[in-house]
Parts: sequence; structure tokens; C-alpha cells
Amino acid sequence: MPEGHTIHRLAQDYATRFSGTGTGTRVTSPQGKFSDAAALLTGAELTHTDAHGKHLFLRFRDSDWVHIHLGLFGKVTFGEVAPGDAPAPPPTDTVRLRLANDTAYADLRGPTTCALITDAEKQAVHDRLGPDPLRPDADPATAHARIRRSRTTIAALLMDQKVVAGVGNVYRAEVLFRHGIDPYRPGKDITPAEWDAVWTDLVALMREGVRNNRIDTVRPEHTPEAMGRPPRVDDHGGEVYVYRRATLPCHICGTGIRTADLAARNLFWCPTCQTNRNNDETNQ
DNA sequence: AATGCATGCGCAG
DNA sequence: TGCGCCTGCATTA
Repeated sequence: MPEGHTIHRLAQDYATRFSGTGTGTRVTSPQGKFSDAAALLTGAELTHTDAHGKHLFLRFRDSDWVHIHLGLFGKVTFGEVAPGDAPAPPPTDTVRLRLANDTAYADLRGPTTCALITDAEKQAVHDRLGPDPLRPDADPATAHARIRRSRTTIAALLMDQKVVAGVGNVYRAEVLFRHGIDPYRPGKDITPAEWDAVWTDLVALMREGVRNNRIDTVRPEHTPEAMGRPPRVDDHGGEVYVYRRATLPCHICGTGIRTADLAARNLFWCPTCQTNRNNDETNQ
């Protein structure tokens, strides 16, 4: 369930368990597709981790990077092994990559990318990604420069990793709702003030996402407790305004949340709270 | 048992 | 714009 917050959290979690231990890491690929690289890496120490948008990088030795992209359903599960305890359970045959040491193991399944790359190849990935709200070096002006000269809808631009890195379908829908922005507005009509507010909000929301390892976007006054409404009974965890709430009443105005296909993804929005301040024909 | 769906993305045309 | 790819899970029959 990966948007940027998941990946940054994984970078932290891999580092906590495997780097700075002074011991090598056992690297295997039970599923087989990463076996050759695993053989080259095993016994080496994990020296650094990095994340940019939805891309995760694990460094071994000085410059051997494992580049991981989870795609739509890739997943990492961690397990702890107490010293003197039973060893880590054998991985199932869908595990693309297992890291293991004396205290922990981590299993990666279903990624679209898991590859051994060089510093230069890693740099090439950074170069094709836009600013990531979760990276300290991120420059929101770079993103707005692209947005302001595009006729593409803001909903599509927010999902374009060359424009902003790390925003996925949930943060896209939720941040547009929180700022009352119609998802169909063209990028060129998004004002600098609006973009500033959206970016600042993404930084805060996604940082909280890393902290809690889930996406929560409702303001304190709209939580289930504050409103006396039942909490979300959905599988994915956090409290949200519109994501996957099609036909349900908007938490703020009661209007039925709408959904539509946009670039092969489900878009959700409140037609009342997110008013189109521009032309009305872009809205289907 | 089979089907459908998902917080993604790259590619062909 | 549509298709394929990676996997697990809930839902349907």
C-alpha cells in the first residue's frame, strides 16, 4: 500500500534493523528473480538507506544500491528474532528479497522493481523525479513551474512523479479536498498561493503518514469522535474525507462524494466543497 | 474455485 | 488510451 510515506518509513525501518550493527546481512531471494545479486551482496553490511518519492534505495558496502519500487501491491514485512529464540521462519516462495541478521529479518514481495544498481543509475532515478515533500532538499517552486504551464488537470499533475514525487491516489484526492480545489482544474490556473498551501499541507500530512505508517487526513474537528460519527470501517486504516467514499455523504457538507476514472485511476471528490473556479467544461 | 480489485507505472500505438 | 506486470485479499458462486 505504497505512497511516499510508506517508502520513507521503510527506509527508516530497514536502517534501524540492519545498518550500524557491525555485522553482515544475509541476503537471499527465495523467489529467485534476485538470486544473482543476492549472492553478491550477502555478508555485506547495509550502510545507508534513501527514499525519493516511491523509490527506495538500500546501500551495501560503498556504492552497491538495491533499487526497490513496490508498484501497486508490493509489500515489505519485518520480523524480529530474539537471541536464543527460534530462528526466523523460512520465507515463502514469493519472497523476492530477504534480509536477515541475528535479530531481524525483512521480506519483500511483489515489487515491480528490485535491482542492483550503481551510483550513476541511482542518480538517474533522482533526476527524473520531481521534488518530494518528504525530502529536506525539495523545492516546491520546481513543481509549480511545471504545473503553471500545463493544461493538464491538477489531479493528473499531482500523480505525475516528474512533477511531485511521492503523492499517490489517496494523498492526491485528500489534499485537493482539503483545499477546496476541483480536481479537473487545469494546472495553469493553480495560483502560487494555492500551490504553496497545497505543498505545505502535503509536507505535514506525509510526515504524519511516516510517523503513523498510515494516511490520516481529517482535521481534528472532523474526526469520528469530534463529529459523533462511526469511524471508517475500511481496510486501509486512516480517516479520510473522500478517498473510496463514493456516494457517502461529505463530512463537511453532506453532499454525496463523487468518483470518476482519471488516467486509469479512481478519482474521488466532493462536488460542493471542491468548486470549479474556472471553466465548467473540463469537468467531464 | 473463480473473480475482482488495489495507495503504480512503463510501454505500445 | 489501454495492457501487462507484480501479489494478496475479500467477495461471489
